[in-house]
Amino acid sequence: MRSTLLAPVFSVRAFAELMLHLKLQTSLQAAVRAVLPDADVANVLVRPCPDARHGDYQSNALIAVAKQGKLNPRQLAEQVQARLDVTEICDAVEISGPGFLNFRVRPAALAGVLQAAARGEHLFFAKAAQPRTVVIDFSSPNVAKPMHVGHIRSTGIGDSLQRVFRLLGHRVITDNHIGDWGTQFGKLLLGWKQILDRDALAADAIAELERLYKVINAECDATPARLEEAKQELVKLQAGDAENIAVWQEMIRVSQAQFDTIYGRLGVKFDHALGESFYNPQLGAVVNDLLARGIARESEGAVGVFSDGSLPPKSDPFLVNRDGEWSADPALVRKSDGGFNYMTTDLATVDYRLRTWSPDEIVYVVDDRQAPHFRKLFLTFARWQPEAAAKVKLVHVGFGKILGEDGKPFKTRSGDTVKLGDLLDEAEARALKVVTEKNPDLPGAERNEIARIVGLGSVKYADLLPNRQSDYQFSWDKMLALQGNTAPYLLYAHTRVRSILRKGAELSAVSGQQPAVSLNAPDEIAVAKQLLNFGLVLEAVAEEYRPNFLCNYLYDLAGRFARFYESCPVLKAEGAERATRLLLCELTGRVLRQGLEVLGIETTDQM
RNA sequence: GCACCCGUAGCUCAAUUGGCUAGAGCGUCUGACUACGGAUCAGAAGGUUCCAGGUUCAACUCCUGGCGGGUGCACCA
Repeated sequence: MRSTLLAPVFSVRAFAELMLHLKLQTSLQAAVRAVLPDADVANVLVRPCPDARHGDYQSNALIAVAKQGKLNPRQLAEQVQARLDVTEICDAVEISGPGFLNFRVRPAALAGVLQAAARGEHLFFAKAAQPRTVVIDFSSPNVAKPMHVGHIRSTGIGDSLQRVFRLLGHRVITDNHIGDWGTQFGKLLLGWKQILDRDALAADAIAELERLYKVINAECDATPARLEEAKQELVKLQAGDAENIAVWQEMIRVSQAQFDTIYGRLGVKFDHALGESFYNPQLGAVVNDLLARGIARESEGAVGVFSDGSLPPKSDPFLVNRDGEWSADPALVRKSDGGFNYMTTDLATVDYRLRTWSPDEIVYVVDDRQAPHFRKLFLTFARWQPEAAAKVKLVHVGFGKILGEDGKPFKTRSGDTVKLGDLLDEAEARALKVVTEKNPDLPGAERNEIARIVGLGSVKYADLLPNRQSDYQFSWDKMLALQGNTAPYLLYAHTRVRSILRKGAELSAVSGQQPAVSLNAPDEIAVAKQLLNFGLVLEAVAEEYRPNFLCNYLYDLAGRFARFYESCPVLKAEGAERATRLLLCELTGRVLRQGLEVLGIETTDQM
């Protein structure tokens, strides 16, 4: 039942009708060419007005064009305006300020787009004309460790981005680069063999593995002999010892089961989960190739990639300044003991992904602290495989920390990291309390389901809302509030839409056919205009890797809908007015649902 | 020490190629309730966008220099 609503089929004609700003842009570019045949119109763009008082769409490009041709921008604007024919969409085009063109869309033009949407031809966005293949690498939990609050951001942002790219028609490959290899397994193996509690493992495998690690790690810190034992276990694992391999695989298996539980709750899926160990067989060859090509060299027994001097020292990630002297800060690809580093794994991973999927783009959703690592990785890869690197865009989508309400890194009261499972439990419990307060008459099962959607949605939304590069404060009260830019507010707006539509029984007669659409009230028009910008926002999210653009858009839409709801009775209206208002409800509901869905948030008809 | 990120209303946060009068929520103050579910809506007050220069017709946005906070700086990932 959802697919019919969420997967509209597009026709080419609907696409052209849908993007009013593109039609305006085409007309504007033609008018500029008529005035200035030699002008470069590639940057003559029409965008939504940041301030509705000036109009619906604007172009500020004429100012730049005038400057280039040493013309008076105001005069140029007037000449262009005289050649501009957009009567189909706008009543008049205004010139303001130094040479802005402001477009005000006629309600009839809006109505046409709404009608096409009513016929199911689009939902205010269009599939990409040139689909790209995009690999998205996110979440990346570690084996034998619990997923914690730190994984929310990568998982939520990454999942939202992959949903947006898919919705826009791109070919997306998601890959969970699980931490399933590394020195910690020496200690874990030692613990498994000597102090494993089978009952505890059965009850809570991750907790038991975590205990093993902590105990052995403390022992290793205290006694060098113990550390040596752990190292021997690691060496045996790396050498392919059958017993150690079997134990290691068992640790991965039980960890994966825990990951799957969390991902199941979050509704997150991956196309692949090729962990670090997957690349083990290739690491030696990567290093040898880097050595053979003179990109890496030996230093102090290790092998590293050093600066090639192509960048100024200040912006060269392979250099570090110590006491006024620039010295080497190489990317190590082999340790002095012969082991490999995660740089090596990451290089092999890029190589594998390019060979396997030929992506146009690889996106890493990883916290900002690793920015220097990714700069080194991307630069090293470009030196290693210049031809391949030229064809792919490698992007590090970084994000800031989650802070507690005291402004310090988010921890439990006892100072431990917050486990993701516990966090989700608490979100649902808190949401249930609110739902029970507001709606005590609902059956318990329904309240639980609503609480699940609201609780998980609140956590996800609170995480996606802030500009991802900055840190944000985690606040239960704020994310669960019914007022303000929150998931509950948006979900509530959706339930109000659904409530009206349940009562507007003849809606089925409205959608599917050609409803009479007549936009008159300012609050009707305000909703309609916002609906039209859905596609632009989705494209901006994909362009900047920033789901918060979509959050802000949806909040704006919900606000406009609330005003419309307040001032424009739907069910008491008649004729074309009623049909128009029902349609606005229907389309607002669909956009809210689709928008929340690509944020990874489910919707509900009741709260 | 060096590099990167951040600094916007009392608090938490926005601001779509640099665009016209910098926006929300909370908190404070004032209105609208037997409601198409008020879990709402309308309005008021609240700003030298850390500071100082610079570029530009136009700067929260770009550049330079400070100040304040965070993070990272060879064999962890």
